[in-house]
Amino acid sequence: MGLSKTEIFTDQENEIAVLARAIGHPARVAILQHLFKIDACVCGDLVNEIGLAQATISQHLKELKKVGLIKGSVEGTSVCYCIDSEKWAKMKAIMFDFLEQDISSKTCC
Amino acid sequence: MGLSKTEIFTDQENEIAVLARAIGHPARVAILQHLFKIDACVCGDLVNEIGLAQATISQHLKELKKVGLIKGSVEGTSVCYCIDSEKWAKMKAIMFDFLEQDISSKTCC
DNA sequence: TACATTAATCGTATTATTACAATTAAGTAA
DNA sequence: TTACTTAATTGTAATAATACGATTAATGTA
Repeated sequence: MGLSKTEIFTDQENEIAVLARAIGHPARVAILQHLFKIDACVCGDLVNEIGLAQATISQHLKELKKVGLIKGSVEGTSVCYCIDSEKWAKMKAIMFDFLEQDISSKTCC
Repeated sequence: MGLSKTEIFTDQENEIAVLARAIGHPARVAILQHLFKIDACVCGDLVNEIGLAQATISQHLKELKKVGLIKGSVEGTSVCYCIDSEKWAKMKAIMFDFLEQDISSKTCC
């Protein structure tokens, strides 16, 4: 009915999906890339960097904050954002674990 | 307007987002996990394995096929699915490249 | 041929997502 | 205080995604 049935899946399956979903939009990937490129906090220039409206960027930042991938701290009139390295490491481990799987037998398709 | 503005992002950003989106649903993660567990083709028992309607599973399989992560081959009355190991390796490389980034300076937030 | 099996597709309802203009809230500067 | 700056929030519109019943298409079997 348009609503994901999260209850029928394992915690691991849901966790992978939630994290993947978070980076499942080019704007959010671009935000994260920019935060890595700058290698420090970014104070508000994301709207200029990425060609989307301020409200839209704010919405994407909210999504990234929701899963904990970024942190924001008020710095005067502006807000500074940066990657939450601990959460990022956690996601990396989860995704690596999932992605490093491979098929040993080539007896199919 | 509800439509992602893919044209304002780089190919890399879009590619990461598309792949992440594909595994951004627990049902699709579960399907892939099952294909890895079986380590061979799966002929139709996905509907029994995962508690979703046949039409819904078929829809998710279509999504996975669209990005090339799985292949399907007709086998009598049923259809056999398996991971496309080449595409999987390609995704792995792309995602690893993105995820292995880290912040060197801790001078923020 | 007629019947059964399997999976894709169609139709539809519901919820989620994306985007932006306008407004609000909070801090800064005059 | 008033004006300015910045970012979150609100409201709204449009598109996408999720789920399932019903149907269709294709194949195998009696």
